[in-house]
Amino acid sequence: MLSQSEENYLKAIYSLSELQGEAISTNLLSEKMSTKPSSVTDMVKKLSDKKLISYKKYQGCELTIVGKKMALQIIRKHRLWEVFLVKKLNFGWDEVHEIAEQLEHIQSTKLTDHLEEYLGFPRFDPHGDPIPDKNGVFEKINKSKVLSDVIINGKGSVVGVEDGSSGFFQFLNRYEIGLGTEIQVIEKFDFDLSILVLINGKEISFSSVVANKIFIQLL
Amino acid sequence: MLSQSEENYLKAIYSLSELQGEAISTNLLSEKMSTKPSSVTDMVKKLSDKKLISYKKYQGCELTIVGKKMALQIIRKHRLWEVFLVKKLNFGWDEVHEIAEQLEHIQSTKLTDHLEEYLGFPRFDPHGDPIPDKNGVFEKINKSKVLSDVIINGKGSVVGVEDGSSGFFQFLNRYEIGLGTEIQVIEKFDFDLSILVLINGKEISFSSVVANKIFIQLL
DNA sequence: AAATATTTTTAGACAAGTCTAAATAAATTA
DNA sequence: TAATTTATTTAGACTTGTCTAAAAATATTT
Ligand SMILES: [Mn+2]
Ligand SMILES: [Mn+2]
Ligand SMILES: [Mn+2]
Ligand SMILES: [Mn+2]
Repeated sequence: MLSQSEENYLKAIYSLSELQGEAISTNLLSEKMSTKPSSVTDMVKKLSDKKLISYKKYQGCELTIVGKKMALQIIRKHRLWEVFLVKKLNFGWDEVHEIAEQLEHIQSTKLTDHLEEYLGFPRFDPHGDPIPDKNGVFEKINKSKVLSDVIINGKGSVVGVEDGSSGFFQFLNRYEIGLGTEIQVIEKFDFDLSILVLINGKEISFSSVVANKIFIQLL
Repeated sequence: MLSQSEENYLKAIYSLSELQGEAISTNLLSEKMSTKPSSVTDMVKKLSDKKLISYKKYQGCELTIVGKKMALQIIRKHRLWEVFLVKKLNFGWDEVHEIAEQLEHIQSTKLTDHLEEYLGFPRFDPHGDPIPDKNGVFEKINKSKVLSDVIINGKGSVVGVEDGSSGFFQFLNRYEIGLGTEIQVIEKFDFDLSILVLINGKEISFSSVVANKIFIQLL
């Protein structure tokens, strides 16, 4: 059985691998985990001993098949709990991540499976991220197109957001933006990369920071 | 914020105090926690530094007002989660204790309160134990009378069971005994303290071990 | 009350997970 | 290529929670 810390490292390596493809460097992982590189080296040795990652000194690390499976099970739990909190306990989508960080470490396959059934086998979490099934299989959704990429007069709906700070979620709530919200691009400004959009009949201007964190599926 | 270990000690001290009244001895606590007495001494010093228990060398320990409040909040979470698992996720009452041991350490008052509301403010857990409210207030139920205490021809219903091993729960399930089950005492045997009872029209003989773990409210 | 037995504490150790400071390897720049 | 910078690892330390073995305090028995 893995410790919470080991599980968190696996999750971090997984999510960095999704972005960065290749082997994950010690420094990158240390930044993600908010620990010092020396701590990462220690942990990476341990996970390597357990055959959950492959690791050669100075060459970074990569999940093994087994390690990736474990990472996906933790992510599965995280996202199922997020759905539970939003759908059943009436939490806002901006409030659930921290609590799910704790709940994801509860050890009981039966609990996870019962929870999934109770929730009606949801395929996405409240932020639009896909939920792996008990075998680790999940739908890859289109997180390729971001609001900034939509051309002028283009129209789409929100299919996800970058899993980010609570400040960002509060921002989204303020403008009543959630999964499924329809957005039309009115104008784009090159000088600061800001963007003018139409949401629920209202014109709103977004900074490029925001426009890069909202994933869009064209209509 | 307390560690899981600190929380478990507080809970153990609380439950021993309920039985034993006075100050809890190091050895008793070590047995309850399945640790060595020397480990208890260390922990007890730490909890004392945090003003959660009062402790004088060689004199045992006792919860302070604050410590008792914390213990009750952990117990509250434990029992609410047990209700959730049985009522919402269709677990058997014999399967939930171990999982609740993990869930009781999730830190979020809002989560606990939302869960309580979602469950309809239950007053008892699946084993008949009362659930403290957010202020730590709960109904003291009648766990004084045990099946062994019922006189011949006396009739009562099960209001609780000693929170025990999974083997005991399987035993209860086998005989279809749960909260509310009606039991009539037919005969008692002094030589081995066993007891013959009538449950759902069937005569069953129980050992004294069992008869001492089933709490009865007379009808 | 003295001797003995039991309980409790202390001393020193270990594993997990982290840190700082120093050493070493790799990458970049000149 | 040599010098310099950056990334990574090693060495040694600290905290938490546990352990064993030994010492000290308390309780029980003769
Ligand atoms: Mn999340
Ligand atoms: Mn986590
Ligand atoms: Mn329980
Ligand atoms: Mn616990």
